[in-house]
Amino acid sequence: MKNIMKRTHMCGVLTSKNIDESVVLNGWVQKRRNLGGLIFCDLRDKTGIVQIVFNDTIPAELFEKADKLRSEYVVGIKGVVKERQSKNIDLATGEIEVFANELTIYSEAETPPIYIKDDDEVSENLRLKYRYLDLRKGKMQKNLTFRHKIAKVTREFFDSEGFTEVETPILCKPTPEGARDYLVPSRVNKGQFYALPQSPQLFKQLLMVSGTDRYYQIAKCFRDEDLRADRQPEFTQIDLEMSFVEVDDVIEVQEKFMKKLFKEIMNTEIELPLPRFAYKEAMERFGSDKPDTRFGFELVSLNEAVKDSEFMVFANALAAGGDVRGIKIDGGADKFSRKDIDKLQDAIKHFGAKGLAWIKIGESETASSISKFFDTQKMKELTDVFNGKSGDLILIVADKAKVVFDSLGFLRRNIAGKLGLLDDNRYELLWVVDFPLFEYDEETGEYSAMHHPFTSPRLEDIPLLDSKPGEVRANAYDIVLNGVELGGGSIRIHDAKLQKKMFEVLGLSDETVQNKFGFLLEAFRYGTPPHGGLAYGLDRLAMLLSGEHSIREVIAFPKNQAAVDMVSDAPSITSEEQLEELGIRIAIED
RNA sequence: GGUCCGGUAGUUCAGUUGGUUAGAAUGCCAGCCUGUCACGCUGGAGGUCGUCGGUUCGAGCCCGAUCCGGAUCGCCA
Repeated sequence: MKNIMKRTHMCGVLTSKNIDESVVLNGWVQKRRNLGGLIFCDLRDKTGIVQIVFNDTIPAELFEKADKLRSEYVVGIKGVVKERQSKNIDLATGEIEVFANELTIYSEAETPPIYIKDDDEVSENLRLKYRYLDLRKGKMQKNLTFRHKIAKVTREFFDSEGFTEVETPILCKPTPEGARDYLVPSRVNKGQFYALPQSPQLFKQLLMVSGTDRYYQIAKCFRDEDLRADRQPEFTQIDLEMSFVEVDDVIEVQEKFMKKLFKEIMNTEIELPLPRFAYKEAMERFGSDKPDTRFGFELVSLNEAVKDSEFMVFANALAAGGDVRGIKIDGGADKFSRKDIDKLQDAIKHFGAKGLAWIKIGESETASSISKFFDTQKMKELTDVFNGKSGDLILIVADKAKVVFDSLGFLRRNIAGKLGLLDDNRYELLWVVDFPLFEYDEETGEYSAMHHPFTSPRLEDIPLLDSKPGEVRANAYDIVLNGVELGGGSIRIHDAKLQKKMFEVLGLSDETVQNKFGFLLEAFRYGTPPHGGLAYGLDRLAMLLSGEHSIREVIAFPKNQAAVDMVSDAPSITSEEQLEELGIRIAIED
């Protein structure tokens, strides 16, 4: 153990203003370059890198010590800031360097398995296993700070709007619907389990009953589902709830929040109000309930244009109550070969599409996979629906509405990506409103809540609850940024009778309801304010605003695709003693 | 649970039809070098080709199984 040299500056902040000052720096050796009688050492901390010089003006002993430096050694250096003879324009501190006159090696380092360099393309596996090294990268430190700033602005904003941050329990009651719960065994009550919260939903509603009026929380949430680039089993929400509000009231506060956030974090002005799309419109124009409006390629219905077509694929789709829709890729005819289109067709088979019809509009003649079924005149009628011009590519899918929307929605975004139209520096924020209250499950023939069972239907649609539940619209809203769902919420049901009706339509027995939500319904009997709220995915927000493409980049210690923490190797088996104490016996076959 | 891609030196990768001792770059080690900043020059060490089995005179390469990683569909109220 060595005495710590008391730091006077961080590495990355030194500038020509510090010239001739004596400074003490602590940090990691990024790189040592020994030129013989002269040693350069790049010293790094979370603020950046500065060049240290050891030359023949220092004692030989110190010079020899400097020669022993290797990458990632942790050192303290005392020296004098001098103007550089040859400046380095790539380095923030490139105008100056520090001539060392004292060096303490706090700890040596083995050769690291990954390099500490922003542009180092190392496997995700190694990055996660050696996360503490990965996090030394300037970019990762920047991302952590960036996320911290978002949280800070969030707290400032909601505080200024009269919200109170309240912590809600992590050990909760398992939920009957929604994602799978992470279960936690109880030792005191053997054979019983807590669940980790998928969100603080029920507690924030109880807080409204409690008169908290406006609540928010930066809350950890847990869902035991498969992972994606934008999905982790534990993630963070900016969760909030307000009393005595309608949809517009919630939206108004959120737009103010977005404006402040973009101003303070991105130095960008956002135009308010944000555009709003009804769910139906979003689906019909963009094939998605989270449309990316940074580019065109909007969906066009061909139902009218092909209604008399003899082409069986189209005729059958329409006869079955489905849709024929297409998108036009301006100037896409040359950019997509037959092979490319085949690949696109394969890709949409995931969504249940059986085929992909295409039309390439040419100067004189138009090529198409369906030219056999459409003569020149009819083909012209088709392309006219799109306002197609020479050089355009049209892609058409005919199937059930869901398949058509999913396929074209995917193609839109996929092709925009291929054509480089997804500009990370543009921010298209919008609301999607008027979601259906229920989702119909074809397999079970049952309705389930699209959002959650406490979501209020729109008042004028309440009469449809019994007759046409599929047409009931919800007082629910999602906020979408560049095609990613940033957050979502709803006005809740505060009327016990209506809530009971909802559970009926959802096919939840009185027993289940009583067992799972009885406490909430009971609470509602003692005076419940009308209320509603919303929750943002903080990880996604940080990802999008920092220009990253995976939330792993803005989470300090994320899990890999198998939900394993590669650093600590959790989850793992546990001792017999521990299981015994919990009254648990493992019975896994195979 | 399904589909696709990948696993070769510390790292990123190449490796022909199956054929001698498995290569490159970078990193690492040693020597030389006073203005480098991807320092340079010279030399050196470094490999269970994910694992197991099969085919073959012979397997990094072919076949089967399996493990691991990533993308994606299902799933994510």
